[in-house]
Amino acid sequence: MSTPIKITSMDVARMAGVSQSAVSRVFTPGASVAPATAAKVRAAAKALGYRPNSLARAMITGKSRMIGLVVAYLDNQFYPVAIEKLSHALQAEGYHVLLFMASNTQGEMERLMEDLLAYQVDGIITASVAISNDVTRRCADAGIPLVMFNRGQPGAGLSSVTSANALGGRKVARFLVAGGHRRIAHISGWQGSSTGQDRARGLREGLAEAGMEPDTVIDGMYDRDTAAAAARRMMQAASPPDAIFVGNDHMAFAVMDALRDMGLRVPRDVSIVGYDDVPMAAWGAYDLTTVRQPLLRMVDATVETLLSQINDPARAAQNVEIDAPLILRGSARRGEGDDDAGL
Amino acid sequence: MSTPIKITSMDVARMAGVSQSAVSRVFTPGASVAPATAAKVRAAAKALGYRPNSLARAMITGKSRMIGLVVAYLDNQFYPVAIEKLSHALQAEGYHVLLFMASNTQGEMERLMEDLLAYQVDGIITASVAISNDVTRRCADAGIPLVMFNRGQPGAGLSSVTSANALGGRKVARFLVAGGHRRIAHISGWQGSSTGQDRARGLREGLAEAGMEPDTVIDGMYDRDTAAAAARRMMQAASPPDAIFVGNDHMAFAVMDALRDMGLRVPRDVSIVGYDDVPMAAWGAYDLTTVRQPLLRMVDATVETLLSQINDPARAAQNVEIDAPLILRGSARRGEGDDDAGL
DNA sequence: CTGAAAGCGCTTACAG
DNA sequence: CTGAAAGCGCTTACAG
Repeated sequence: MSTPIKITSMDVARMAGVSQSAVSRVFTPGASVAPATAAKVRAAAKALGYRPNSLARAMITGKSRMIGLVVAYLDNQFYPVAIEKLSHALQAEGYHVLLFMASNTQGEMERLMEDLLAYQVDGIITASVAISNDVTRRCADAGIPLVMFNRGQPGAGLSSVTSANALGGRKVARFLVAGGHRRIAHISGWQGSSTGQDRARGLREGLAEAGMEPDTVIDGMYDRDTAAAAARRMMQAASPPDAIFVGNDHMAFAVMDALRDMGLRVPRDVSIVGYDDVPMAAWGAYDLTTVRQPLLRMVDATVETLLSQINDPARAAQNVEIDAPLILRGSARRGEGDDDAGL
Repeated sequence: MSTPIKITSMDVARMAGVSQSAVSRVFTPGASVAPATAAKVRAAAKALGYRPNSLARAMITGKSRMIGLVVAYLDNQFYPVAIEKLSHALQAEGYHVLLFMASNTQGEMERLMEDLLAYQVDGIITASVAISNDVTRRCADAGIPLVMFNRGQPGAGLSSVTSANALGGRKVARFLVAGGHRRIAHISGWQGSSTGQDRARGLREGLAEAGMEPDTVIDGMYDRDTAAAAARRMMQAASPPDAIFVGNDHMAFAVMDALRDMGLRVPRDVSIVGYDDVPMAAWGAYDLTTVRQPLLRMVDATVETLLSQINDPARAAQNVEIDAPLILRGSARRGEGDDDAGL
């Protein structure tokens, strides 16, 4: 094979018969160059296969145009799809994604954050990751904006983008009550997360409007096995629920699998409602009634919030909440007027 | 908020009362520093919150310790899980992942590759992405190793890691024949991909051993809708198949949804076999008999191949194939001796 | 519009 | 073991 040779702006300058600064200007949008010079430079660059070294550019400008994206588990289909959309949106803005998978080990997040900062990312997006105050202070000290996606951290002064989780929970409560359900149980999202808490609180509030309260509540920990076990326990009780609101679709699928396994039928024996509306929720095997998190709008809000903080460091943290409509499918019995989505 | 100040090795040197080079040596594994000096430097670094700038280091060493990871669609659960494992493996080796989502638009891949090279990645992994010869030449010229994950490109002189796809197809053929199936159809993976071709070829070869040939073959394009339509067409034919081998799990789920929708039962009316063994294949709703791609071994082989080429540029391209066992579940009728997996 | 020069924050021979 | 100096490949005032 041929020896790999690094082509630099000096090489291009020599070939084009101009100074190295002239070459740099041709590749800097907005810099002033004579058309003739630009033409010579571009020709030489093309012949040599030259492209400016982004790392060198980053050093000198202080902008790496890289965004750190920290995610935990990708089994829940919501996150891969979110990553896909976030990447596309960032690429469209000329940014690049430095991806970090966080196991939730103690101290792991701290180490990741050090790496992130060492690579001089311009901003950070975390998805479904808990963050210690230590870490946030480190980011603040370094002047690097951070946006939490699908998670809030009340009082931490951090930006976040979520759906209107409490309202979503209330919508589910009203829908189930209208459908004639009397014993409404909840397999919640992890109660250590704002998302899980808010949805559970919303359900309670919605039931309270009808003078009801939840039948049983078990923390599903966003985990398939935990959720399935909870469902089994609920359905084996003396008076089992006639509806279960599950804290996200990922767990709802596990619940439906477990019910099927027990010989129970959905929604005849029990209604199931999820949260997220991942693509799989629409698949025939589940046909899940669920609250849709408007992914594209959440992604856009996340990117917009982050970029505005990058461009204006004085910008205060924002907490964006996006309305989440209820999507009616076959997994939950409906009341008489419920033909439409978006309660 | 406090003004974000960039701490450099100069700041640490000043505080520790040593030269800037001494600071650098403390953070360079293997460099010679007196223990006392190291202690002073580390103390100052800690007090100041200093970490070496990875970009500056990359400039001077010529190694960015970043790997470009190019992926297309994340709807197929195989890829998110692969990304997760690949990231973890690379992080464990001290590398970082620069993630690129490729839409399969014309010219898109070329643009991504330019970006990738501009960021001075040390190597590239592509997953389920087609690559033009143009692009590969560009990488070769730049001396940047590339490994294709779950895809081969015969004759291109590129490294690749796949499962033994043709053998996998043969295993499916033998299993279905042994199960007494007489009309075996195939909804193939995209025939523009080596993976799709090899699995289809394996099925043909395996059937030929029994003097049979495939009933019908339709290209499912790795697409849910296309696969579902193919299944409907097959089952509405005058003499429908008694088994369908589907080119990957992602399509197999769509096929099973479509069959359920037609009122057909699996495996009573027709046996279904997939390929990949994504986590969802084991879920109750599908319980899919499938060929398992050993993800961890594929990931390890990918990382090992890439790193060995990074460390020794003279290293020739490798094409690694990893044996893929058949996993027996409930979606396909078995023959009498088929109690065990791994035909 | 253009070139010479300084400098981003490091690593790494080179002397001592 | 340690410091002064060169240099990685760029961008960007500064003169002209």
